[in-house]
Order: sequence, then structure tokens, then C-alpha cells
Amino acid sequence: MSYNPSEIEAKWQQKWDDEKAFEPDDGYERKKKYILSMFPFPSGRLHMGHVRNYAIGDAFARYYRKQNLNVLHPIGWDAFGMPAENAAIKHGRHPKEWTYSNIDYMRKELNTLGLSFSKTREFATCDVLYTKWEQEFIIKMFEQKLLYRESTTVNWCESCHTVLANEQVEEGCCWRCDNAVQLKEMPGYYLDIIKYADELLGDLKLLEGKWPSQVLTMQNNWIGKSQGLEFSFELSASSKEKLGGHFERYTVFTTRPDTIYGVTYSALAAEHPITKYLCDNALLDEEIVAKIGVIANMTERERAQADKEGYALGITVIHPLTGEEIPVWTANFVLASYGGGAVMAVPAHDERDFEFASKYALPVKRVISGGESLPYTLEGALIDSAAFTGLGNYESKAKIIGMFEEAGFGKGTTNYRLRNWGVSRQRYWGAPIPFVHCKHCGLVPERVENLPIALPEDVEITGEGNPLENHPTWKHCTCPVCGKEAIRETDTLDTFVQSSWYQFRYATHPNKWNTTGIDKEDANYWLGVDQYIGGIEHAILHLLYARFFTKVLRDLGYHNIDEPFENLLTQGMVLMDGAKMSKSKGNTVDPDALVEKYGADTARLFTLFAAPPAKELEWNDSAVEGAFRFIKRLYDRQAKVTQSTLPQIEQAALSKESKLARVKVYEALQKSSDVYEKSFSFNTLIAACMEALNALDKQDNALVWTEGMYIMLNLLEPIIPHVTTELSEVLFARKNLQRILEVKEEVFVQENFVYVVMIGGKKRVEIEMAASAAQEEVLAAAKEAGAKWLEGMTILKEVVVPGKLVNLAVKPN
RNA sequence: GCGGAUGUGGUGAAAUUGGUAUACACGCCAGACUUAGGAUCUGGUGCUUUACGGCGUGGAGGUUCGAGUCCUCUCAUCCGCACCA
Repeated sequence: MSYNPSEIEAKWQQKWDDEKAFEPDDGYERKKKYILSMFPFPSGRLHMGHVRNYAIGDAFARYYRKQNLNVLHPIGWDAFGMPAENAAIKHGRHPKEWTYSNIDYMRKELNTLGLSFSKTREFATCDVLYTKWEQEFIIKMFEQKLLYRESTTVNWCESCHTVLANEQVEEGCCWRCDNAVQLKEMPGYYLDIIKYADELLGDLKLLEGKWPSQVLTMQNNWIGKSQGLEFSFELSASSKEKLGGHFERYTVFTTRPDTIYGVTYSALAAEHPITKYLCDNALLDEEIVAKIGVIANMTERERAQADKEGYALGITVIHPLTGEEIPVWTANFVLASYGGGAVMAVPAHDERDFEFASKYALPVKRVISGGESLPYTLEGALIDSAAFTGLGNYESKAKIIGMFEEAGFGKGTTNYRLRNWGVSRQRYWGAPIPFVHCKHCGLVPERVENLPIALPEDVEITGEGNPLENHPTWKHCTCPVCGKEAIRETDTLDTFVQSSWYQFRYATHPNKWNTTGIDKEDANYWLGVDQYIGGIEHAILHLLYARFFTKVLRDLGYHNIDEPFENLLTQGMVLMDGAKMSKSKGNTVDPDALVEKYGADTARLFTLFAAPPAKELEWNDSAVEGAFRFIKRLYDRQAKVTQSTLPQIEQAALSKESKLARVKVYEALQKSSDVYEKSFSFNTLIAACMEALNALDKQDNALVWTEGMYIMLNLLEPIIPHVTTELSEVLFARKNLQRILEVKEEVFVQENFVYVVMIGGKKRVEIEMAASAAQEEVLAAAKEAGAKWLEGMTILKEVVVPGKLVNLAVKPN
């Protein structure tokens, strides 16, 4: 009987379905384990990255079930988003039809991989029932002032016809279509993630050692907390007059209050209200107004690449401490969206300010000692700084902030690089933002009892404009407050909103899905996710948003969880010929074809064996053959098993080869808990099993074979579940799969040790000694065996490592 | 520029507290069985040397009886952020 994967795999997949084998308990009695692989976007077909992601997750889930834990291992679909609309434009298919048919196809593909998902908890984020609860959260966030609508300059992707969040702009281009991002002033909805910045930052400490350190660093940098001084520059009397009395002062932020006596000019962003006023009221040369206009139309990225450029605005401010008059410029390196869009400039101690001052011949005033040339940005004592002269700059920062606070012209402040999360998208295939624009009542949320606000299905998707905006009737509604005619919001939510709370939806028992979004008791029992697995590309976007949502929903009373993902494993990409697999490069491997040719077990074994999960995985067709060969060998060796229970073995009576085989089998067993719970290096566990099989092949004791197969099938079941379950059924009535077995220490007890004898740091000979031999005996034997190398030498030092080696340090006589 | 990570055979990769470097697999070589083999099995395979031996974990130092592992410096590659005042 030869190994026939398609038959075995279909049989067990059917059986698992019939047995509902992977549903968690309804109650909370057993200890839980929540294993989650990031859910897929239903693009149409699985790719190898999915196979890797779900093979890893499934190994964890199956392992923990054996520990008698209550395992939640769900799957669902991240189903809203642009590609569905693109398919509609290209192929004339309705996004809903396209999405759900893709889901049906991909669900079948996942099934053929034999993944142990709970089937009752599956959902798609475009299900109206999911939208309903999401809209409820959004309204509650609005009530708590965590969601607001405002008009600002946003990142706009012309090819996607939508706004992008800051996090979705990669190197100045759209994260999805790679089109250059433009700036556009438009209204949108924002979530106040900055309000949670401190907690999001501080709680990264809770994740140390549980998340990859680079992800923690990336989040840390992204939040970008900096502390400093915020104060106002008062405009000079003549400047106030010039500005028609519309401005008295403006605020700046600095992290270097210690350099305040070195301020020689101040700079405003092109978008700053004062700059705008000067431009709009013809208070600057036309030429300069035009040039400022050009800067204002550049994206942040374009400005970053441009040379420093600026113009004197013909106004001055008063230095708050010295009373000096300081010129005000506009400069292209001052960001409108950070620190109030204005800076104090200290060219002596800041590289940007220095470069700008050099270009425009502005004065430079040194106030920190140290270094030979300017700008000097390191530590030093203050000079020419009035009462603060002589202090170190660290000490002076606090004192200067204190002085500003006392005098009431400024205060210590914290600023974040993080921007609030813009969640408006001008697209059809998303969750409608549940608000209404009423002429009488303004912007009002829908009534919760009217939720969900579902998408209209009769839409025409042309790629021109927002289909919800263009729909003849959908946006016309009545105001939930006054009952008069009103207009429904036509923006939909960013799809990252859906993936920010799906981990709670899975945890909520499906019986409750109709009546609640998140069940508190269920959530508190199941969350945080004990092991989360996904791509590093989500290090900031999804993982930061999901952490934020978790904290917000906690504060809204939905649960008591602080962090959604307790442990994170970021898997590496799947490569072919050193490059990322992609359709455009034509270097993809089709999972369906792979499963058809070799079976799911081989596909899974290869992906876990070829590299540790966090590293990139280089595809190799012949290594896949190798994985297949191992499974075949394992399958063939069923003939070696002679009894259906774990045998009792008398260790002392065994041959040397049989003893070694047992050692290899038990070494693999010993390794398994470390691999599943700590190192995640499945490749080494598989290698240990291969070694065990190789060692078993070198002996012929039937009991040792039986024990070896009994244990190995158990160890490998999470990785290659079909063939191991089949063999286990035939040989051991599946009894061997029920729990993790115990290591028998006596197997490792050796009668003899092989000592390596090193002389002068070099390995020379090996000697075999009884385990009971005393150190002196070992040493004497080593000297005898190594006599040849000891001739004419004096032994300086003798080191014996019990059971392992002897090292003799020598020098010539 | 700042931050993080990684450098080990022809290839993917192993290596508790510092203790026999290259496990396991791919590839390659030889052999067996075969009409045949891209099937299966067995053996070999770091470099160098006729051999003894010598040299080998990106490079250079250091600590140690002993370093892939610890310390210092350095080079290369990859990733993230990039005027955040």
C-alpha cells in the first residue's frame, strides 16, 4: 500500500468536518489558548504566503489542543476594500458578488490544506451584521469625542479616488496602487489616536520579549514622542499693524529650550495663517507670493527632497526673554502639521536652521560651548545665556521651562509625530460612516436602533466619483434628531477599522452575534490572543490601529483587555530566486497545484522545514520533493509497528543502535515543547524527527520501532496532520495523539562517554570512558592517548568537562 | 543621517551556561537494483595537502585552557524612519 495523499487527506478532512473537531468549548472552565493568523483579503486565490501563515498557526492550534487547552482558532475575511471595486470596473462584476464568490473559492482552498479552524465563527467584514456593530462603536466614539469631522489637507490618491491615512503613504506613494500621493483640502472623519499615544507608547513595554523587537521599535518611532517647551512669540507693534490687527502672537514648539538665547530668526510654514494672510492681502511681492504658493502645493515628501528655501515675511517678533526684535521668515522645511507650524530658529545648534541661515546670510549666535565648528548639536554648558550661563544643557532645559511656566509665557509640552487617524474613504465598498448632515441640526449620528446603515446594492461602479454620492436615492434620509429631510454621509470607513476589532468578534459566541458586537465575558475570557501570526508589513498600520481600538473599546466598556495580541510572530516572505513572489514577475507557486501533486502535508512540511518562521523562505522545488520523500518513508515504516500500545522497553537489553534510536526519538520529544512554546523553530523539530527516523532505520528492534512511531506521529501531527492521523488510526487507534507524552530520562543515561581530548587547544583524539570513571582516570587515559602530542611539552593546565572533553594546555619544554 | 536586524559549505540552514563547527535537508559524486530512470536504496561530500598535518563561522584585535557564541573596532547586506524643531 503506497502513500496516497489525496485519498488520506480527503478522508480526514471529511471526518474532521463531521466530528466538528475544532470547535472550542462554550464555557470558560478549561484554560484557554487563542491562536490567530491574520485573516486574508479575499482576492480570489490563496498564495504561498497564506499557506505559510496558516501552516504556522495551525501547528500552534493543534499542539495546544493536545495539551488539553480550550483552543480558539478562527478564520474570516477582510472583505471590504478597493480591489472589489476595481474588479467591478474591469469585469463588470458587483463588488459583493465578486467578494463572496472569492470567499467561497478560497474557503475550499483552505479546506484542502486541512487547517483546524473553527467553522462556526467565520464571518466576512462586509457582512451587514459586522457593519452594524462597527457603526455602533463609531457612534460611541463620536459621543466620547474620539471621532470628529474636520476639513484639512489630506493625502489624496487620484488613481484610487480616495483619501489615505498617513500610515498608508509609503515613500510619497499610495500603499495599494503606488501612485504618487497629492495634497487636497477636504473634510473627513478622524479618530483621536493621539489621545492614546502615551498609553500606546507606554504599553509597548508590556510586549517586550513577546513581540519582535523591531516591531516595537517601529511603533515607538512612529508615535515619536518628544518633550519640550511651547511658548508664544509676540509680534512687534509694527508687525501687528501690518497684519491689520488680526494677529497678536503665534505659538512655537522646541525640544531645545536650552538654546533659547541663540534664536536669531523664526520660521513659519507656508500654510501658517500668518503666511496666508500676508499672501492673500498683497503684503508681499507677487513673485514671492507665487513661490510660497508653489511650496504650499508640494507634498511633505517633495519638500523633504527639495533644497532649503524660504522668504523674509517683512515682520518681526519679540524674543520673550531678551526683548530683541527677531525677523520672521517662511521656510519650506517647517511642517504645518507639527508643533503649530512655526519654529524658533537657532542656527548655531540645529543643522536645518544653520543650513537655512547660511543660505540667506542670517546671523548665527552660539550659546552652547563645545565642538570646533557650528552647528554644534551635542551637549555642553550654556554661554551668553543670561542667568543660565554656565549650566549644563540638560539641567538648563528644566530650569528654562520652569521659568517660562512661572512667568506664564509658556509651558512644558509633549508632542507626537503620530497624526490622528483619518478614517474617511470616498469609496463604495466599505462600511458607511453612520452620520447624517442636517441643515437644522448639523452633523448628527444615526440612531443606534436604525443600524446597520447598509450599502445600496443597485449601484453603478464606473471609477468616476463616489457611487454612494451618485446614487439617486440612498443619501436622502430624514434627520434622526428633528425628522426633517437630510443627507446621509457618503464616506465609508477605512478597511483598517474592520481589522482593528475582528479579534473580539471571533471571541464572541456566534449565538450572540445578532444581539451584541462584543460579548464582554467572552472577550475577557479569550483575549488577548495568545499567539498572533502575520506579515511584518503590518508592523505599524494594522497592529497600531488594533492596539488603539482595543484600548478605546475597553474604555467604552466592551471588555477589560489592554493589549489585543499577547505574543506576535512575524513571518518572513516567501521568495523565489531571491525575489518576492508576484504575478507580475511570474515567479509564483500555485498552492492548488502543489497540493494536488504532493498533498497538503507535503506543502505544510516544506514551508515549516525550509526556514524558521520569522525568516524569509526561499522556494525550492527539489526540497519540496525531499519533504514528500520523508513523508513517504514515514508512511512505509508503519510495517515496522507490531503492537497498538506504547511498549515497555528494557533499556539495558538493547543494542547500541537501538539505544541511540531511542535517544534520538526522545530528543525530538524533548525539543517539541521548547519549539512550540518558545523558539518556534519548527525546522529544528522536523530535523530532529528526521534524525530519529534515520536512527530507527539503522536498527531492527520492533519495540523500539513501535515506540518511535508512536511518539513521532504525535510530534508531527500539528505539522502533517493527515498522514499522522491516518497512521495513528491504523496503528494505535489514535490513542497516541491525545496528549503530549512524557520524556523518559532513563533513555538518556549512558554507560560510556566519549571524551574529546584537546591538546594545546586542538582536537587530537577521542577516548571512550565508563560513565562512572573519576576525573583522574579520565585525565590519565587522555594523557596516555595523547602521549604523541605531549612529547617535549609541559602541561600548564588540565581541564575536564564531565562527559564531554579534556583540554590540556601545554607549552614546549 | 537616525534606528533595527543579519553575515556559518555549492544551496536552505543547525549548534543549552562559552565545550567535538557545519546536525537535518537540497544539490553534487560513486555504487546497487533496473529495459530505462527525473523512482527507490547504500555510501561519500568545508577548503587545502601525496600523506602527517595545516586552515576554516564577513574582516582585524582582545578575554579564556577553550570563542560561531563574550568584549572593542571595522566592512557588507537587508529592513524601517527620514527636515517632527
